[in-house]
Amino acid sequence: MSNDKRHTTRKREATIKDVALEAGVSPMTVSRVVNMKGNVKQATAERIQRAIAKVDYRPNIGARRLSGGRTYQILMIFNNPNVTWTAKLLIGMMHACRNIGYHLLIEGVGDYEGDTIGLPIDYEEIAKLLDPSRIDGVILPPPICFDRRLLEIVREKAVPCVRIAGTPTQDIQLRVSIDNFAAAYELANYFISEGHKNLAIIKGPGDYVASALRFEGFSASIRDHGLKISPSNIQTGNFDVQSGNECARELLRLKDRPTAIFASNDEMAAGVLSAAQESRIRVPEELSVAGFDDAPIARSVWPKLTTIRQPLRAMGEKSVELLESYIRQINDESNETVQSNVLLDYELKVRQSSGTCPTAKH
Amino acid sequence: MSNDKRHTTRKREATIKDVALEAGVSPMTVSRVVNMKGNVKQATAERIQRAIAKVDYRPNIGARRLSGGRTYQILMIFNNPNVTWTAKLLIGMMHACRNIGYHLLIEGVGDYEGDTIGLPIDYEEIAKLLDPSRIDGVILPPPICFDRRLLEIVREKAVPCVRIAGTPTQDIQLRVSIDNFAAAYELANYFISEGHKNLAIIKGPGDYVASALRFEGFSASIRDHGLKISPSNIQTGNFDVQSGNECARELLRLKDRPTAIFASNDEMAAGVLSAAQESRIRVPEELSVAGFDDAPIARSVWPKLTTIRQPLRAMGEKSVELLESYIRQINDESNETVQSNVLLDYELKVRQSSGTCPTAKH
DNA sequence: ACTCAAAATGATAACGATAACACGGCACCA
DNA sequence: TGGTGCCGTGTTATCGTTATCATTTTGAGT
Repeated sequence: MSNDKRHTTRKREATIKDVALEAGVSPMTVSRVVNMKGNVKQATAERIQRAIAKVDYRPNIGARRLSGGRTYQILMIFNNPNVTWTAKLLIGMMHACRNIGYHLLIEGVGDYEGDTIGLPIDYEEIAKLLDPSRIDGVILPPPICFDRRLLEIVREKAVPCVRIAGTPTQDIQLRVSIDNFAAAYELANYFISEGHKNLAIIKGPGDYVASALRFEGFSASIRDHGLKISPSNIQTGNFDVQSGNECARELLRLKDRPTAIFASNDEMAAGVLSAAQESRIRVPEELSVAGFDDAPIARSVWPKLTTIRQPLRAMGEKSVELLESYIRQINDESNETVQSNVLLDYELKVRQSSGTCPTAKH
Repeated sequence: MSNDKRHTTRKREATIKDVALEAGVSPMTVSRVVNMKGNVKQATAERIQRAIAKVDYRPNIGARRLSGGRTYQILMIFNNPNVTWTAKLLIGMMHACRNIGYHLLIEGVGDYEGDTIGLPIDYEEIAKLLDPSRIDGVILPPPICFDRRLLEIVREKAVPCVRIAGTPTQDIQLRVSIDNFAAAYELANYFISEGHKNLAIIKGPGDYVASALRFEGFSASIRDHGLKISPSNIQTGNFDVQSGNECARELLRLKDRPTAIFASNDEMAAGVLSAAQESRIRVPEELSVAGFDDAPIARSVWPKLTTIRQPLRAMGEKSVELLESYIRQINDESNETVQSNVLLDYELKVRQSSGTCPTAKH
C-alpha cells in the first residue's frame, strides 16, 4: 500500500555517477571537469564532456552546497517602489545569471503597501535571508543600497555584495553605477548651449546619493559656465509625478521664471509638463524640460521628454558578473583582480520637451 | 599554509543536531516538529520549538532536497515585455512566499531585446529550468502561460504549475485570474449607461486569451442592450501606445465616428488619447476612452484614464498560495481539496477620460 | 495486573557532490 | 640511478536532512 516515495518523486535526474560510469572515470574526475579545476588530461576532459551531454547531466545544487561548495544562487533585494526601474535591472540580472550558470532569488522587503513596496525594513528578516546555505552573494539596488544598517548586516555576515548606484564605502567595495555627476553636468551643458541662462532643478529625496550627485553635476556645469542658480530655483521632490507637479508650480510662479527645468527623474519631469499645461506655458517653446532615466513615461507623455538614459539592463548584467567574479576570487579559484567600481555609459536623449531658449539672442 | 576551508566558510549555521541536543531529543523528532508531521507529544514539541528559537535554527534547504524533501523554492518565468505588470505580480509573489516560508526564483526567457524580453522562447532552456532538484513548482504569467508547447513540457515533467490568466486546460488545472469577460461587460454597461450607442473596441493580439475574453464581454453587453458593433469599429493592436494611436486614427476617421472607445489595455488607451489630441477631438466631451489594467500610465496621462483595475499583487499572492497548497496535496501532507480556479475581484475605475455621450438626449 | 495496539521516539542509511588525502607514473635533475 | 616533485586520478569521509524501520512508551480494555 505505502510506496517508497523517496526515489520516485518525478523523473530521476542524471547524477555525477551516471556521467562517471559513462565516461569510465571516477565521479571525482567528473567533478573536476564540471568545476573547471584543471589537472585533468585533455582527452579525459573531452570524454567526460561528451558523457555529460549524453546523459544530460546537471549538478544538484543542494548537494553542492551541502558538500561545502557554492550554491550558485544569488539574491536580489527588491524594495524600489518604482517597479519599472527595478524590473529592468532584473532582466539584465536574469540574463547574466543564465550565461554564467547562476540562479536568481528575489526577496521583497518593506511593508508592501498597495502595489508597491515601501519602507520600513525588517532587519531581522533580512538578516535571515542572507543565509549562506541559500546564497553566494547579494545585490542591492537603490534605495536599499544606501541603508547604513543593512550594509552593516551585510558586512557582519561577510556576504559578497554588489551595490547598484550608491557610493563606494569602506566596507563594501563592489559597485555598479553610471556617472550621475557627469550626466547631469552634460545635461546642463546642453541647456546652456541652447541659450538658457535661468535654469532650475528639482532634486530627489535627500537620502538618494545618486540624486545628490545629479544636483552637484548640474550646479557644477552652471558654475563652470559663469552662471548662477538661485536658491529659489532649487526644489526637492520625491520622485513621483505629483511632487514634480507641485515643485514645478512653485518654479513657474517665480517672478523671474526659469526657462529650463531639470527634474531628477522622468516621473517628476512628467509632473512638470502637466504643471506647464495647467499654466498654459508651452513646452518647449516657452519652457524646456528634462528628466532622468528614460523611463517608459518619458516617451508616453507629450511632448516626449529629453532625458538621460540609464543602461539599466546592462547595469543588472554587470552587477551579476561582478559579483560572480568576486565570489570566484574569494574562493581562490581565480587570480584576476576584481574591478570594484564599474561605471557604465549613460546617454543624453534630446527629445521634444526641450529646445532653444525663447529669450536667447541669435 | 593551506587551511581547511570547508568548515570555516562564513559563520556556522545552527543545524538540526544543535536543536536536538538543546532539547534533549533525537534529530528525527526535531525534523518531525519542523515539518509538522504530527505524532509528537505536545510537551516535547513545545520544548523543541523553544530550542529552535534559542539556537536560531533554520533548515538547510539543500540538505532537505537531497534527502528527498521539498526544495521550498518556486520558479516564476518572466517574459512579459510589460515589466510594470509583471513586477507587480512579483511583489505579490514575494510577499506570499515570505509568509509561507518559500523562496522565489525567477528566470527570464526570450531574446532579451532592448530592455524588455520578447519572444521567441528557447524551449530546451526552459526544460532545464524545470529541474526538480531546484524547484517544487512553477508559475506562468501571460503571455507565456498561453504557450502550448511550454505547457506540454510542464505536463511531461509533471511540475506543479499555476497559470496566471490564461484559460483552464485539461493538463494544467491551477489558475488564477480575474473574470475578463465580466469586467469588459461591466465597462460596456457603463458606457451605455452614459448614453453611448456607437461603441468601438481595440482588441489585443490574437493569442492573448484574456484579451479575447475582454472582446467577448464587451460585445456581449452591446448585444444584450439591443445595440450592435459594426466590424469597422473593431480594431486590433498589440498592447503598445503606438498601435493604440494607429487604431484610434482609423476609428476617428470613420464617417460615423464612435463616441466611446475601449482599448484592451491602458497603453493602447493612451495612444487613443494622443490620436484624439492630434485630431483636436476633446476627451471626454466628444469622445470617451477607457483602458484596462489600471497601469501607472492610466494616471499619468491627461485626462486620467477610466479603466479596469486588476488586482495584480493579489493575483501574485494567490498564485503562490495555490501552488503551495497543491504541492502539499500531492505530497499527501494534506487532505484539503485544492481549489483549481481562483477568480479575483476587478474594479471599474471611472476617471476623467470618459463621460456622458455628447449626442445623448437628456 | 496483563495484553496488545497505538503513539512517541530513536537508529540507521541514504540523497549527490566535493574536500582532503592517497597513490601511481612520468619527467627532470643531480 | 635514485631521489624529488608534479600531474592525473581514485578513495574515503562528510555536509544536514529525512525515509524507513526498529524500538520504547503509553494507555485502553479485560
